[in-house]
Amino acid sequence: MDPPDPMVLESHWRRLLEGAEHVYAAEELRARLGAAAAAGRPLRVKLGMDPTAPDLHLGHAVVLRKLRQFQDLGHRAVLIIGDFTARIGDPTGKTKTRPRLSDQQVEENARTYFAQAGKILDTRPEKMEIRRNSEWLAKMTFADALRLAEQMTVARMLERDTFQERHRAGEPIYIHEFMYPLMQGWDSVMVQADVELGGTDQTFNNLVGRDLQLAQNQPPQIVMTMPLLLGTDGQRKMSKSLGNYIGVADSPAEQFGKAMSIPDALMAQWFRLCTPLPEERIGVLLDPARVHPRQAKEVLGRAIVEQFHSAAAAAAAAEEFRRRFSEGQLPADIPLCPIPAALLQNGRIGLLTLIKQAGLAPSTSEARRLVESGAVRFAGEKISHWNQSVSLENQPILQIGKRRLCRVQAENTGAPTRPNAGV
RNA sequence: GGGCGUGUGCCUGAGCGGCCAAAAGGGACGGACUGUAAAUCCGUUGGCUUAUGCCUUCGCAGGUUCGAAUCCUGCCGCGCCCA
Repeated sequence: MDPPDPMVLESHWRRLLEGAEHVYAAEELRARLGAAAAAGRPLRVKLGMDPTAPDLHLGHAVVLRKLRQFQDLGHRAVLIIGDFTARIGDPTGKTKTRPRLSDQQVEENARTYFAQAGKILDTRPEKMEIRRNSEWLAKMTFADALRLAEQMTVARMLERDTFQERHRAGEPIYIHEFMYPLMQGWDSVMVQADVELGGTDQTFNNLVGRDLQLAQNQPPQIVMTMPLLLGTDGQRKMSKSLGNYIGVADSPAEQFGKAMSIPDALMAQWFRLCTPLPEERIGVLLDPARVHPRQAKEVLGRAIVEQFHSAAAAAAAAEEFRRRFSEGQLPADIPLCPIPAALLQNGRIGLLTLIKQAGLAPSTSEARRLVESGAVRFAGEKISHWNQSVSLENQPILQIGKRRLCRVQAENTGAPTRPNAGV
């Protein structure tokens, strides 16, 4: 094994720091890189995964991309499946007590997670290690847990912003929630993490890992936090429950469309955190004098789609988007909604029933409101009265607003309607 | 364990015993304008196919009233204070 080249190490170190919000501590990382290289071993870079929320979005991808960078520089990803911690739920944010997951659910969620994370990470076994924290946490006795709890004071716990906020707001905080950071920190001890990655919301948890490692005479992990990506609304952090996310598993059209809808002001952050584009290029793209914002956003959208699908898919999505929304044409591919023939009378069906049946509105009342507000088109005609019935001949197109639409067709079989065989 | 508060629609938050399907703001959704951007403006925001109509909703269960989200009782949740 070659002796570590200081120049190479220096450049690795700088690259790893790029994009990070904070590194505790950057100098330690430099030293650890050197020590690992000298010892001829990779760094162990830990990332926790919550098996209750397997669907990944661009926000998760930010951290995963950083992890991938470590891998590409020769280090080893250590993924922790938080199957045991999931029983508590991360106190970050408003978390209700979570129902305990069955082993099977954990298994399933983990599989989904890896299928999606695999689009970003290097999944070769020598580059990635997967552990579940029930391995060690489930075996601990009450006495063990107490010893762990001795490492932490209430005052210190209450320093944590989320606890502080909740306390101030008069919201309940349960004792067991205090255990969460300790458990997560203990994971670091057990896998002997050199580095732990996470969003900035994980800062406290990850720093606890350092303390616990020190107490166990381990070198404390370097904690690297990545900025929290803002969601498509440009206001709040991206999250599934807020509905302001772009899913890693979303279709190219969805990813591209959602990207095009973000506020201009958000582009800078997204370019930096979600695309591999170099800073000089980003600077040009963000200058309205040189590039029209719409054009820049298209580049952004394509760059995103490319990562999770392909360049061809990205180009196609952009083209389709242009056709559809810039030129106002109907999409190339319109899904077909079968309507049970039993609902028809003399070949006709009530308009509101049809809308609801096609799944374009959750209730008849909602359908009526949509008609009243002029959002509905049927067979190319704008509909202004809801009190009417229509014919389904020739698979007419039913459209609500710009995005919701389908071709409706009477379904003759007496059997219950069967939508497309799902995943 | 005791005392005092509090519990409203997706969220925040008003709410006199009848005029409350429930103010206001936010969010969301639709429309106009655009670049599916921002800003702005308009409309909608419990359910029911045809309704000066009916049904369900204000923590839960009862009760008082011609009539309750509004009063009473019990229960549950949460917070604060005392122990």
